[in-house]
Amino acid sequence: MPADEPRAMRRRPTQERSRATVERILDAGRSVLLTRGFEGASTNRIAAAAGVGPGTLYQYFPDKEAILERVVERAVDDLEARITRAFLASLRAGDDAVRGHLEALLDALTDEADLVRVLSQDRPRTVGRRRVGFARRIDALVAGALLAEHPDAGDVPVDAVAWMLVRTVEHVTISWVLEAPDVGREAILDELTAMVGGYLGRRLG
Amino acid sequence: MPADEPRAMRRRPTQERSRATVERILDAGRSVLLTRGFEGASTNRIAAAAGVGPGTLYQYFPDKEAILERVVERAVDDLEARITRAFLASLRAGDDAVRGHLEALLDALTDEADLVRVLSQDRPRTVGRRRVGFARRIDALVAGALLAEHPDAGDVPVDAVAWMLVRTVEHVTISWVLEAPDVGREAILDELTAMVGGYLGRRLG
DNA sequence: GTTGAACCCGAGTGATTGCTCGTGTCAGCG
DNA sequence: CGCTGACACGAGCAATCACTCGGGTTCAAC
Repeated sequence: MPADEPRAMRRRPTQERSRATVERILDAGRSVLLTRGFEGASTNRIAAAAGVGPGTLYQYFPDKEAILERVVERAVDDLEARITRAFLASLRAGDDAVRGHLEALLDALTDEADLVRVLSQDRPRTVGRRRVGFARRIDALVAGALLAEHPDAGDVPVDAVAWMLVRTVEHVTISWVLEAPDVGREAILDELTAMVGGYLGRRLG
Repeated sequence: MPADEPRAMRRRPTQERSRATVERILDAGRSVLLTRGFEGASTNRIAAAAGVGPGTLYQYFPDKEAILERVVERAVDDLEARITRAFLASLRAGDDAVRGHLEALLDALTDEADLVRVLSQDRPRTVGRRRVGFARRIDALVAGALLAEHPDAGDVPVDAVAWMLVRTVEHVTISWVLEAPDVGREAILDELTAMVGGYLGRRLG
């Protein structure tokens, strides 16, 4: 077993009942997190929401931090899976690639706005130290895709390009969802497509 | 007096001594915030760091939230002033405008990395509801600058362009400072300049 | 010098926190 | 049936929290 799991469980749930209990705790954790934020996500509150005594939490988790870490890890995985699915769908649709991807991302984030808000504005230092943003492991993927489509990249620093593109797209879309600025969906899609697409075309085209 | 100040003071400090006390409280608040984050910024801790009894805090502030709001407001103002100064200096230098501005921003953020980290990763829901990012009031400025330099903007939605540019530059530079990724300073400056400069040139040139 | 307001202290309050542990239930097995 | 171990409960502990308040100190005004 690698010593780098999100956090070791105190007891591994073996029976059906206890596995269901852990599930209820994690679901309750997510629900409390979404409605009250990290500040309001106390152990007693999570236990109550799960219909469970406070002590039960500590049958399976070493401390509060481990619970929230697991909850966040799950939520991020869900979100990433959803985004990946949207990406694939936009690929199949065969639209203009850049704009299609951006639309898919924007819509996925819009649907999960509450989760995005909590994860990106509220997270305290103690949770999720290992990953800074949602998109950490995306960097390598994007770099690979860029290299595959443009093998003649020459002296362009593909890693830097990929890193910057991921941050740009991530934050512009998230900010748009959270701030709900006075800028229409079509307008922001147009501009982002123009900026990113144009840059890619000229830099790697 | 507009009813929208950060938070009304309980008593307005009139004597020299009390003004110094408020100053010590705010300085201590900033220091505690930087070293222990929002989670560790308790009233007792701030009072102790200021060399002041807990009760003294409540002579001048209605509650903890008001103290932290004021501390954050000050810190953000300082940071914005510093960035503005760097911008002006890069203007005087007469370099390539876009790249010079980006260098100035990147260096200012690098110098204040601890503050940037706390403000952008830690802030709880209760503090600073009014402003989502550092750069809120920058949007209008940038939009104005774009319009001034390109009066023939035609049907380009200048507001959307300015909004997106501010978010892009803000987050790419902040992420670079906080993540310290495997991407050199020159590389990220090159790419960001290419993306933003090229986009501006084609869209408004 | 006296007065009274401005100022500051810090022990203490009640609430809430993360977490423990003694008590007990219940399913499965011999 | 009776035993055993996995499982769950929830009152309660120590710590910490934001905040109060009674009383003392300092200082400007007269």
